[in-house]
Amino acid sequence: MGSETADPETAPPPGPRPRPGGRTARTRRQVLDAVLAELGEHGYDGLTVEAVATRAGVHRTTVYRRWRDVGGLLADVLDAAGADDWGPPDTGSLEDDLTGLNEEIHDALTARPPVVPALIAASFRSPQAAEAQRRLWDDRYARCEVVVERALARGDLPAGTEARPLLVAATAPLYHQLLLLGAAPDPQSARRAARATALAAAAGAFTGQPAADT
Amino acid sequence: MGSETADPETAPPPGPRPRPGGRTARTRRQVLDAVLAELGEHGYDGLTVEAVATRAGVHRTTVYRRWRDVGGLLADVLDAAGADDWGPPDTGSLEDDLTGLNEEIHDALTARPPVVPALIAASFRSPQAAEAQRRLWDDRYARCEVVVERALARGDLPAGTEARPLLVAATAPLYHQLLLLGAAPDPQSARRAARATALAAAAGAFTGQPAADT
Amino acid sequence: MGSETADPETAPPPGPRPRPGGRTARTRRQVLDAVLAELGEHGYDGLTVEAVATRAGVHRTTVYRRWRDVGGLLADVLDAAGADDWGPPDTGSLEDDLTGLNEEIHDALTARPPVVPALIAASFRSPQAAEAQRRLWDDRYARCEVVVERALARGDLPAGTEARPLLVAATAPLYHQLLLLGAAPDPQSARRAARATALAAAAGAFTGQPAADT
Amino acid sequence: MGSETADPETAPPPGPRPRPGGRTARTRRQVLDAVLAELGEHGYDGLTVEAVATRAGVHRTTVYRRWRDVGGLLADVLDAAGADDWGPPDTGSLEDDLTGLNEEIHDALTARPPVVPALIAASFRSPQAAEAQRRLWDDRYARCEVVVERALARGDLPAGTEARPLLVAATAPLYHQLLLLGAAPDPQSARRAARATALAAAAGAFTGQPAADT
DNA sequence: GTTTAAGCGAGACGGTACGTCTTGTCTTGGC
DNA sequence: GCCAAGACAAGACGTACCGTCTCGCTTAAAC
Repeated sequence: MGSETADPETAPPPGPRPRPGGRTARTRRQVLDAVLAELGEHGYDGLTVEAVATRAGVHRTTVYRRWRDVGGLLADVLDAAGADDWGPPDTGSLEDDLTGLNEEIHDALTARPPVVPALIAASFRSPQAAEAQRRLWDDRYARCEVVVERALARGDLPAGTEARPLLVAATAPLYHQLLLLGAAPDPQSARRAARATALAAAAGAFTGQPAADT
Repeated sequence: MGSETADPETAPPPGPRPRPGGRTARTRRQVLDAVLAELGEHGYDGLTVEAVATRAGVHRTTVYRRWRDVGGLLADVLDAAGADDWGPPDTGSLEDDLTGLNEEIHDALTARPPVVPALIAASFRSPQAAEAQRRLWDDRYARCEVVVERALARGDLPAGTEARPLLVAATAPLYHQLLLLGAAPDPQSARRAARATALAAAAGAFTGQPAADT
Repeated sequence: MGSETADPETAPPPGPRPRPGGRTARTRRQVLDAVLAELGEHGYDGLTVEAVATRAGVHRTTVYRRWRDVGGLLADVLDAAGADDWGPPDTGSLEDDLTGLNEEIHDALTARPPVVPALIAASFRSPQAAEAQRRLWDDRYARCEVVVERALARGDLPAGTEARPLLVAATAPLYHQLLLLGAAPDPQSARRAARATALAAAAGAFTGQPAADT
Repeated sequence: MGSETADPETAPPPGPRPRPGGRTARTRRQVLDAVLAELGEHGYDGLTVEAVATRAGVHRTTVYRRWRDVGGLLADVLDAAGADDWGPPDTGSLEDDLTGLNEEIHDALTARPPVVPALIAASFRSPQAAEAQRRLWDDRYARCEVVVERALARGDLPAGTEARPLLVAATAPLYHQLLLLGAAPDPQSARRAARATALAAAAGAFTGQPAADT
């Protein structure tokens, strides 16, 4: 869901005023790119500041000065990744929208090198990075709510259907399969999860009140 | 789903002939317990062999001798965790069975201290541990298939419904919410995911052939 | 022997044209004072340009611009310390003159905070500073030669007595005890070394020709 | 005065019982030798743990493990240097004994490479090393007191002559000239300081009671 | 009940990475 | 146009783990 590279200049990290143009910004981009490249090559556990700095053509201490530690580095990578103008597909059908969304997720999680899985795994290593990761997902899911709203507007879903649980139900199986269960990529899985969720939603599974146990 | 403590004697680790009774077995249990305790206290990244050994009242080299490295240690913990006689609930209703299952997952993922999440996260640190984790999940899902079979036998599901995708769809949202999205525990989420999946399954969402793209 | 603070304007450092009055001179004084204060507080090894600059209310780069490096800074401090009108006591007696001199040394080496010892130790850190330190001592000893000349004029010393070795013999024990041996301050040591040297000098120990090896 | 290399096995540093023979002892010797070699080549300020370890054929962390920091390393070097059976000359004459002593000092301070000056300078860098340096000097001066005792026994010195101030007075000029004043080596200086001190001592300069101001 | 060999305690070691601290240079923006 | 502010390169420091090795001691299994 969404890309991991984006316009980084829009989200200057900490500091008072980080010298908008010039070396500072260029260095940041180089380092963040190096993080992604290293993650892709060596995985979340082979990520060392030394290697990142070398690849970015920067000295190790520069990384520590700007990002304090690995967690800060990952957090900034994630923040930069979220700073784009991504939006969900708009096909006119809930199932197809969700399928398109799932296909993006599928592609991101199975792309070679596996940058996204490594990034997710790495985020467990620091509270700061985990926080950024959750911020990113929250933003992505928020942008996706329009998919449900459109379906509601079309009358394809019962009134009261809640977007967030629906979206989570639709996308969770992909993450679970590919990230945790280590299953082989399955092109059908994107549509299967989308259709199951669309069916359940049409049947009222995601309306706020469980209406008792019908 | 399932417990993380179990009868360890049933799965002697790699060694040639493990001296069934006595110090060896006792030491193993102490060390594995220490791993869980350390994971609970310090999280997946604060797991050090030194601390495990000290807590187990054993010398560091003993750990390395028996389990070779941290990955081996985690793998053995996971294998021991899977060596029990756990089985899914049997309530007579698919939705209720799935709800019960999800409640177990919910409890495991939100228990204090957070041993299970830490264990899952830690498993990313070594291929060997990741393999063991997947073995554990595969075993658990296999044991759960009976839930679907019973529903099929009762005629509650269309013929051709596949168990595995159904189970994954039912349980994935819990993992996704609690592990990846870091959402607050929500007692309703277990039933919501169960009902949505049951509804979708009843509508034929998990029959093998997608019946083309409608 | 001599003081460590003195009129600084008389010895413009390296710079091209030192702008006699105004900010330049004021800044120099602030920085040199800050060096002494830092030396007193943190000792010869805790002297950092950063701390000196901060204490002087000046930016770090200003220090580097004006003094190039720590060695230059120390050298300037020492040169400033030597730029005074100090002179040895004149009591009418060689032993008393030397005693007075030694008491000054004793006080300088045992004053709190220990600025002088720290300065001497710090001077080992750069050839430039070491050179300045030796320049300072050489100047001080040169000014002290008059003490010996007066004694010669009074006829208290044999003709041919050399001033420099006599002065070194008289003062060395103080430096040795307090700086190298770390002995506790001893008020008697000043006079003891002075008297021993005066006695030896009167006996002809510092005449140029050793009169062969008797 | 005395040598800086000595039998190191006689003074096992800290720890309970350092496995007397074998790798441990060999490693210690290699490292201490490397410290001296590095001091000789690069001076007190060019002494880095990395270089010492490399030269000793040992890993950097081993040095930190055993000696904690540079100060501990220097302290152990100094302790090892003091663990020999050195003794002062015995010529039958106070002046000649002191001259011989001073010649040893002169040689040590002017030897190439300048290991001893570097070691002394380096000792200023850590309280622990400074302490060891003073311990070493104290031991050396204690061993030298016999020189004065013999002169007293011969009747060459007035009763009540105190050994320590005499020895300090005799040796201090050498240290002062060569270490602090940076004077060029002067072969006569050893005898000059010795004779001056012997003359003063014979005249009663080092008897405890100053006998008022004669 | 004694061998006997595995398991274990103890700890030095090589090695990797971390994050910190200084030094001295270089760049940039503001006054 | 100077100069403050501060980013940067370079490199040493000391720490924390990891996993390997060697040495003896102890103890459980086998004879």
